[in-house]
Formats: sequence, C-alpha cells, structure tokens
Amino acid sequence: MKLVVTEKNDAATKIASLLGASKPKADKVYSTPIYRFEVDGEEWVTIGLRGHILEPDFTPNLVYKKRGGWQGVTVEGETVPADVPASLAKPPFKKKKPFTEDGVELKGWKMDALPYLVYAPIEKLPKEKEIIRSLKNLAKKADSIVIATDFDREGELIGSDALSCIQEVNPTAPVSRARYSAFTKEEITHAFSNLVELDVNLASAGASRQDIDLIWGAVLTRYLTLVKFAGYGNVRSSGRVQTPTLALIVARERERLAFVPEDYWVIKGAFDAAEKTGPTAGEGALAFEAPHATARFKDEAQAKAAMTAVEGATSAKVLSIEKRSRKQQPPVPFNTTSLMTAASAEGLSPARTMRLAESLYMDGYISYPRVDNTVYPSSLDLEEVVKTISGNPAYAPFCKELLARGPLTATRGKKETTDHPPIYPTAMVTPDDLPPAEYKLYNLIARRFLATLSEAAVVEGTKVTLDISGEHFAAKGDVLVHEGYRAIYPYGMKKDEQLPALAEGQQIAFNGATCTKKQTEPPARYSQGKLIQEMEKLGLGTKSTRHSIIERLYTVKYIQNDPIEPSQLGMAVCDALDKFAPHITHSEMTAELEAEMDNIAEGQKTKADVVMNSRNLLSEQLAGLMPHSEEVKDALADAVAADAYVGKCPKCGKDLQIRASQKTRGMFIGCAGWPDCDVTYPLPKGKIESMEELCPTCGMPQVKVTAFRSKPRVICIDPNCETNKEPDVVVGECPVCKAAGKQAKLIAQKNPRTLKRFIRCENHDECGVGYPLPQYGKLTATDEVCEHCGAPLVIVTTARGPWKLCPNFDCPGKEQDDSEKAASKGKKTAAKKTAAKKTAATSKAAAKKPSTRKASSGSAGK
DNA sequence: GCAAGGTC
Repeated sequence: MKLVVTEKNDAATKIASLLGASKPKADKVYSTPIYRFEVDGEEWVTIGLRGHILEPDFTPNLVYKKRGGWQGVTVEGETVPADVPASLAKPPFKKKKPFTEDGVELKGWKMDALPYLVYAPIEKLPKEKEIIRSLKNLAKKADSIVIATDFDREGELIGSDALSCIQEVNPTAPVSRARYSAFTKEEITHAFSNLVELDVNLASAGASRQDIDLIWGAVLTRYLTLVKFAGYGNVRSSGRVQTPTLALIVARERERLAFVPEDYWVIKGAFDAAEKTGPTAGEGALAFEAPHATARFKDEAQAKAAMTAVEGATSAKVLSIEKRSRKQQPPVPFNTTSLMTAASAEGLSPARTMRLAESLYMDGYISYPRVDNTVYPSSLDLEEVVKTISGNPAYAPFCKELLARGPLTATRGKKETTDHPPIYPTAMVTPDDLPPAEYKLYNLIARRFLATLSEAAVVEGTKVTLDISGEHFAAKGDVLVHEGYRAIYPYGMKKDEQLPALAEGQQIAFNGATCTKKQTEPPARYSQGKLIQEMEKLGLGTKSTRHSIIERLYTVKYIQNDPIEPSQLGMAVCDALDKFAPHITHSEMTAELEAEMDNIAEGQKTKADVVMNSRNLLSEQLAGLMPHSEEVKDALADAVAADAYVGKCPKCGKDLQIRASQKTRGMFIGCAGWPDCDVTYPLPKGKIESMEELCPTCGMPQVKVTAFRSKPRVICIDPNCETNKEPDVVVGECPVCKAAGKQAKLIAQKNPRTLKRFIRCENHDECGVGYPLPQYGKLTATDEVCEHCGAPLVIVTTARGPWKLCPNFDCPGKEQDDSEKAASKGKKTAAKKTAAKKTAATSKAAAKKPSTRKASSGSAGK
C-alpha cells in the first residue's frame, strides 16, 4: 500500500479523486478521514493532517513547569550546558536551594531563571495526538510513503514532522515527495510521476523559525509578565510579529500626539443656475455649492480679503468648463488580504472575517480562503461559476447580461501563485440560507467575483470655474455615466455630485459665501484593514496569521477600539522593549530571520548555528533588560493604573479603577485606597471602557459597556443614580401558586448590588418560582403566557429591536423551538438543490444544534 | 500562564 500524506483533509480528498482510477472510498482510521483508491492495480491511501502535528517546546523535565508555573530552568546535573556563555556559567539559583524535580521552595527564582531559559533545550512534542495515532497506524502497513504537503517552507516542515512520526513505526519504507501547486489533473499527475526527495534543508529552515519564535516569545513574555506579576490572566506578551505590529500602532499614536494642528480657512459659495424666467424657472435643484479656488487659506487676512471681495455680489460668471471622463477599472480577484481589507471597510474585523470565511468554505459556499493568488487559473470555468450563482435573484439580471456579452475575461491582480485560486463563490446562496453576517461576507465575495468579470465604470468629472469680482470658485461634479462593474459592486462608492448644465460665459446667481475656520488633522489611526496591509508590506506574519496577531493584541489589552489606538499599557510595553531590547520591536528581525532561513535552505548555514546566534542575541537583549527591571515594573504599573482609571473616589478622593474580581473573574470598580477604603461599584457583563464625561444626572463617572454582540451603551457607575433605577414591574401571575389555588404576582426587579435582573413570585419563599432576565434592555410586560410552561411572556427591547421572551430557563418549549427552526432550515436548503456538500453540512448543523442547547439548559437547571 | 505557524 502506498501512503500519501497531505497537509489538510481537503487536499487528501482532492488528490484521491484526481489520481484514482475510480471514485475513492472514504474511510476512517480512528476518527481521521482517509481515502482509499487504486492506481494501476496498487492500493493507495491518502490522509490529511491538520497543519503542524508536532510542536516545539522546552524539554519538559528541564524547564520547570510545576503548578502550571514558570518557575525556572533546571540545569542538567547542576552543571551548565556547554552552550551557555561564560558570563552566565554560574547559575544564580545555585546559592539558594538546589533545583529538584520534586519541587522545593522556588520563591524568587522565576526572573533569575530567564537567562537560562534563553539556552534551554527544545524538543518537538506531539500536538495532534489523534492524527499521529492514525498516521502511525497506516504507516505500519505502508510499502511506500509519499509526502504531499503544501509546496512551501511550512509544508516541507509539516511533511518532515509527519515523516519522523512514520519512521518511528516503519523505518524502512521508501519515501518520496510530491510537489504540486494546483489541484488540477495535469499538475497532480505530473507531481506524482516526477517524485523528488524531501528537502531537509528547507524543513530545517522552518524549524529554526519555530525555535527562534518560541525562545524569544517565551523569554520576553515571561519577563514582562513576571516583572510585575498582576495575577493570573494578565499575561504581557511579546513576540517576533506581535511586538513590531504593536510598535507600528504606538508610533502612529506618537505622531498624532506630537502633531501640532494648524489653522486654515475654507470659503464656500452658494450658487444657483436657475433662470428667473424660462422653462426651468423655479426648479430648486439647480442650486449648488462650490469652494473657493484656494481650497485652504493658511492666512486669515487673505481669506478675509477674498470674503470682502465677493461681499455684496449677486452674480457669478462661468469662466470655464472642463469635462473629463475617467475609467474606473473593475477590482482584481480577492486573496486573503484584500478580502480582509474589503470586509473591514464593511464592519467585519479581519479575525471575524476569517472565522466566517472558514465556515463558508467548510460548508462549500466559497473556495479556499487562505490564498495569496490574485489571478484566476485557466482551469477555473468562470462561466460555470456565473451560472451557479445566477440562481440568487439579486445577481440574476447581472449574470444574464455577463453571459450574453460573450466569452468572459477577468481582471488580474499583481500576485500570481498557483497553489489555490483567488477566493470565489462555489455555490448559490440566498439571504434565507445563512445567518446575516455569513451572508454579508458571501455577498461581498460573490459580488466581487462578478465585478472582476465586468466592464469598467465611467465617471464624468466636471470642473467649473466661476468668477466673482476676480475671485475664483471651483465647482466639481462627478457623475457615473456608465455603471459597468459598479452595478454589482457598490462597495466604497462615492455619491454622485451632479452640477447643473452650465455654459461658458453664463451669468448665474451668487447667494453669498461663508468662511469657516478649520484645523489640520493628525495622521489617522490604523483601521484593522490598513494595519493588515501594512503588516503585509513589512513581511510581518502571514496571510493566515495576521488577523490572529491583531486579535491577540486586543486580548492582552495592548490596543483598543477600531480605528486602533494603543492603551497606556501597550505604549509602556513598547517603550520598555524599544529602550532595552530593541531587536524585538522592529520588523527587521523578521527580515533577518527570512535571510537566515534562506541560508539554511540553501545549505550555507545550519539550523544549530542560526538558532544559537539568535539565542546569543536574545541573551544580550535580556542582559540589557534585567538591570532595569525596577524601571520597567514602575512603567507598567503606572500604565495599568492609567488604563483602569475611571474617576475619583467620592469617599477618600483616591482613584477609582476598573478591576477584575479574583473569585468570579467578573469586573467591578474599586478604590485604589483599598483596603483602607472599601468603596466598590458593580459592573454589568461585557467589555468595560472608561469615559471622560461625568454623569449629567449625578456627576459620578460613567463607563461604556459593550455586551457580547451588542451595541455599546454608556452607564453611570453608581447603581443608585436615577439613570440606573428601574421600577419593579408586575409581569403576570405565578403559575405554580395558581395551580395550588393561590393568587400571587410575579414581579420583575433588579438587585442594585449585583445589577442582576430577575422575575420572582411575591410568594417566592413558599413556591420558589423565579426566572432570570437579560441584564439590560427595556422590559415590558405582556398579557400572554408561554404555551409550554405557563410563565408570563415579556418583551425586551434592546438596540437590536424588541423580542418576546419566555423567561423560564427550563421551559420545554425552548428546545422544541430550536429543533423546529433547524429542521425547517435543513429542508429549505435541500429543496434549493445546491451542492450536495452544502446540504450535508446544513443537516449536520441541524442535528447538532438541539443537543448543544440541551447540554446548556441541563446544566442551568441544576 | 509564553510565540507563530499550519488548519478545524
């Protein structure tokens, strides 16, 4: 049997179907899907991995991790490894109690251990245990092995790791490597009939990248985290990609802070081309505005002079009319970066876009979403794709036109690779088939695809120069005269600015001018989309990781909001590293690493040399950092306090700060004077940000709360403030008391101490009836009761609109509702006769939904 | 409790 190992399941399926004489049989080894088929009478099996199946980490016995902690590094036999430079040859912990595996008193060792962590040995440990088990199981039976992972550095490394697993159980089977860069019959057949050897040097270049990232990341993250340990869940991370990315954001913020705005003056004139008599008399649509030909007056006196010159004038003369039509070329096909950028402009963050794209891809709606390529391969049948998606009524007329026009030609981007096609739709979807956010992204991708096949749009630009007593005004108009691709792809479109029809020499009405003082703006903060583009330009991260790097910066609270601004903590971390360990804050580290990896791949250097060089460099940087720990500690502490500050304590005057509860992990506001001052305020669930403005009602500080998937709202921190008070509402009668022949009211109320809202029977002590309520949203009672459990229905009105709710968590109707919804959705999509894959995916989702819901309501019931 | 890179 010939075993073919691919990087992902998807590739295993495709290769099997392209090489097999007949349709491959899908099978499983343990839980891993495999595909069996025959080639010239020989049995072949393909198995897809899940990317990297091994992961480097410090050798477990030598890096002390007991109690989940970062305690220290043991030095084997208490002698220092030969690699460690002489300056570090005397372990600082030797003077204290010796380090043993059983764990002794470790206090104060953590920071001291860092210089040794720099030189700690690294091993490859299993990461995907289940896949490894399946792989080994197959490998035992294999007569020969083909490594068919992706044709790039990481692919070579993934293949090499897979091979080391295989050779543990089958060291003798011959091994070869298939290199392909597209899933077409020709390409795959060619790759498998021209097998080569695994490129050990290339794999080793990738492995150096792994080791260097781990060492720098672990050492600097531990340094920043331990220098002022702020409790669990407060990791201060650093890394080869994330820290330079943070530095970009911080640098932009510094530019903004250093920016000195300059005053300028803008003059705008009001005009009207309506004839006082004649056919168009009285039609108001002919009024328009135009700025002075000097767009910005830097000198107030000059602006004033221009105003004086036009003062009292009632007419303007049309001096010249210039018309220029320009073509707007249709956009080029989507790759990962351009998709994330475009989606970012539509309010989907890059990380969310990739999650949605992954799900659309798995359900068969779009092609593989992680690509650099921006040129459709000739093997892609563009016409077929257009036909497929023309079933969506929103695209149908446009598709019809496209197909009627004759053979399709597509735009081409600058990047042409052949691994995957650019992102395009692979199935027809309507808004009913998908949740709104997923459809939004699908719609963007489908429309972009159609746009790449369309004609250019033509915009006619008109520039009219008007003269009033020697002062010139410039009116500009833009009109879309040929829609072209704009008919299907309206994203980022400017509104038409139409000017009335004018003739040179014509006199039109001038209705006065206004002069406004403005100020120059500092450079804009990065949007997430722009930052992704900037990272790509600098070679930071890859198409598959950039979004997660940005997300990481958000979760460690180095950055906030979109457009992105750094927190005080983010700036402090960046400054500290830039001052004492500047190597990590610059994108050049990545560029240098790339060069070194090329050297390894070409056989000019070894991995051992490159990694040791990097360790020595890190050792120097750490040596710069260690003597300044006090300074770094204070800087970080001040920054954290500044980020947490919400206002002054009304009792003692010290700072009120947003804090995390140790017990519940929830947020609350506490006084910096604690334990001397015990002032606290509860906070609702969600992301909390401090606000500058005080509560207009009571003068206490306010915070901005963003609950999960909701719009932000501003609340006063004082629960007793009028703005937070909610009257108790009678929402109905208690069904339990009623059944027992008693009468009791159910009352919705709010606990000011915990901010929790709930419905409780006034006879609660006896009947125990109580239901939870959402923490916010306006609550209204109804006359209706739930048909399933008899609890009163209430209406909750949030920013997303009102919704009716049965508050009973254990209501038997809850589960039924969900399974009905899921089942009807399954039927609907099946009826639409789209791709078979899609139907399978939807019914899978339908089968899954009720069971997950069951689990959550079950645990809530206890 | 670390990184960044694959992929789910």
